[in-house]
Amino acid sequence: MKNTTLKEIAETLGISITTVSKALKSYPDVSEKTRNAVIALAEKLQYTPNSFAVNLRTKESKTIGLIIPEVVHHFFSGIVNGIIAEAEKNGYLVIILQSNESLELEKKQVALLINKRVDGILMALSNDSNDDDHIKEILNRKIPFVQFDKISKLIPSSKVIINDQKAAMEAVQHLIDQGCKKIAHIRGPVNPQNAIDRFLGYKKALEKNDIPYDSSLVYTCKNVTFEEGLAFAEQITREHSDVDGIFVITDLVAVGVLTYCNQNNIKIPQDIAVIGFSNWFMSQVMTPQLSTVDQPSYDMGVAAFTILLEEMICHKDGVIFKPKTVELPTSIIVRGSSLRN
Amino acid sequence: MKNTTLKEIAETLGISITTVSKALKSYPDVSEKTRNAVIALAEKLQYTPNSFAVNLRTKESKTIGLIIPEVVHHFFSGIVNGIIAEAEKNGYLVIILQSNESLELEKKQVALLINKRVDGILMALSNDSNDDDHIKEILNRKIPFVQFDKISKLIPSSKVIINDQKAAMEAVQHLIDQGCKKIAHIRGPVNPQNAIDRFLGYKKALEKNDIPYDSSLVYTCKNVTFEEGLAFAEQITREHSDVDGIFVITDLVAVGVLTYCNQNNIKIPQDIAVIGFSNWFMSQVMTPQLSTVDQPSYDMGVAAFTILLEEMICHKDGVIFKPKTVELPTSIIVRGSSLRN
DNA sequence: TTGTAGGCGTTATCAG
DNA sequence: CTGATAACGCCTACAA
Repeated sequence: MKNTTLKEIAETLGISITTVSKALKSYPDVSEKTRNAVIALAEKLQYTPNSFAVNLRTKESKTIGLIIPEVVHHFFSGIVNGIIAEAEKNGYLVIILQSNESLELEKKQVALLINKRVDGILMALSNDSNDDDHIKEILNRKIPFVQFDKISKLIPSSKVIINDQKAAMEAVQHLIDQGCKKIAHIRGPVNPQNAIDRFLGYKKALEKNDIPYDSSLVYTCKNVTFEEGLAFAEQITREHSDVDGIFVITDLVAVGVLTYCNQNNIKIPQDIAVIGFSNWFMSQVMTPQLSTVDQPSYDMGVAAFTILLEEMICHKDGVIFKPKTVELPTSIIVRGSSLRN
Repeated sequence: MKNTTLKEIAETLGISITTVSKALKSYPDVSEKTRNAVIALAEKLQYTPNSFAVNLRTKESKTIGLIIPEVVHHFFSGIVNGIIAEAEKNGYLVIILQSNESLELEKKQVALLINKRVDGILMALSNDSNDDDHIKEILNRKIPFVQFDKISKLIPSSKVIINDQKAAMEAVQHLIDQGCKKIAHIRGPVNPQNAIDRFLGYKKALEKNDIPYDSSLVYTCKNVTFEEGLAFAEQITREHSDVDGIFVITDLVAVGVLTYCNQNNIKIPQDIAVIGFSNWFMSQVMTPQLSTVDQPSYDMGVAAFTILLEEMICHKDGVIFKPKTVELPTSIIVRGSSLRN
């Protein structure tokens, strides 16, 4: 079954393409009669406008691009969910690409989306990102662009973030309030802003409580995996037998820590109190349940798209858009892994 | 910065658009000299073909649509991963839509993709799906189409599946081998084929071992959630205090069962042995670790796209494509929740 | 109220 | 080797 076109409708009805087009878009200047005839036939032939032609004509595709490090992450998939939902509500579709935490791939994905001429781009940087040329290219081309979660402060675009430093401070403060005296930190990789900020929050919390900072208590993830959690837990307990608290960059790694401790008779939270970050679903079904910092993934997706939409509208109307930064609230979720009563 | 067009290149070089086009696509019939000039200028102006125009002209967008029930599922996000990766490798981008397990939404998403004129559609049915009109529409329009995971047998399209019945049989057989005499089944909703097949596998395994089938031991999920796992575990132990094994439709629900048992001093696997399905990441970090059936999500994504690609190529060449069904292997993963030594 | 004409940017055909 | 021309399907001034 061939796709119907305006031309076909026009021909079978013996009228002009223009009139058909107008009738279908309910322009006021079409007679009731012709309009009805057109609509009836269009329905019968299951007419749908050829989006390729519409795209070309209107110079927009009602499609946005989304680049994230990994879909298979509870946190990111929550964001994706929010973005898709909000986009769809506003008539946009979403093309998703993954950077797999690789800068090289990230650059390629950006190029793909630029070639595709998406109406806007949403992006969470990969851990590897320390080079901004590809992002600058997006801005150069004046493609509406919003960063979320893992952002670069140097890029002058809109951003949707949380206050990582504050959240980390609260998490560490909580450990201190539970009586922890010697707190280790398993941090994220060197580049990403949020790993840096969480580390700074950790340091500040110590400082505020007059606990001396000891750099040997800071362990740096390379790939932020469950396995690293296992390995660092082993290393920490070996190197610092008196560590009584660990603040971990993210739940997946923290779950590795819990697992190691469970398997090695280290009592959580009595011997070591643990708190993670992100509130993955998994955290609540662990034994003990993992304390964590909740960050609103779905809302972050919604917020990111909402800002992007504003920018896309300005872009279309030729209005200058002033980048904005939205900071979403986080909250400490205290569970068994850190609650000493 | 405006986007460069062929016309602009042609004008500044004082040659025709046609020649420019040919030069850039390395047609043989362009002189070395002009070709070089064109390529140089194109590079300098950062020319990228306007994909909208290319789409219109070639009638394909190198974009496919993907409809799944939920991204925030370890299994589905694995599939998504495989699809995106394989698609990209072949020059295709992927638009993702979610049905949220709702038939109504699913229909809407199909309509969106049809309007968008994607080159092909990949789809896992929602649990709610019992009506095929929207799928028939895809086939009517001759849009290349592949079903995966949750499929409808009635739809004559390619399919990528596992042998749910066989896998379920093996899972239940494993429980029996561990000495379980009275095995309950928490099954999925009524419609989806895989829920039906897993149920049938459960029944067959009982039959094969001369264990009488008791319909009161079968509990049916509505939404397949963690909470249902909790609730059914309570109900099962209340209604059948002698149940000593449970085969659960999927890991998320099984984790609910484990959690309930852990909280209520029911010993796993001694009192009740539990086996899930799908091998979510979470399963290996539970206490005890959850036995499960591994199904290859990434591979399923790759296989689905691969078949779709074949069909898209046939479609383009006007060749008839004969739908094929690929069945991927599964394997039982025995862990602490079912291993009685 | 209806229709004509031009153009969006690319590609393909065919003639020079 | 190069270029003129038409077409993909739709939209929108502008005329009639």
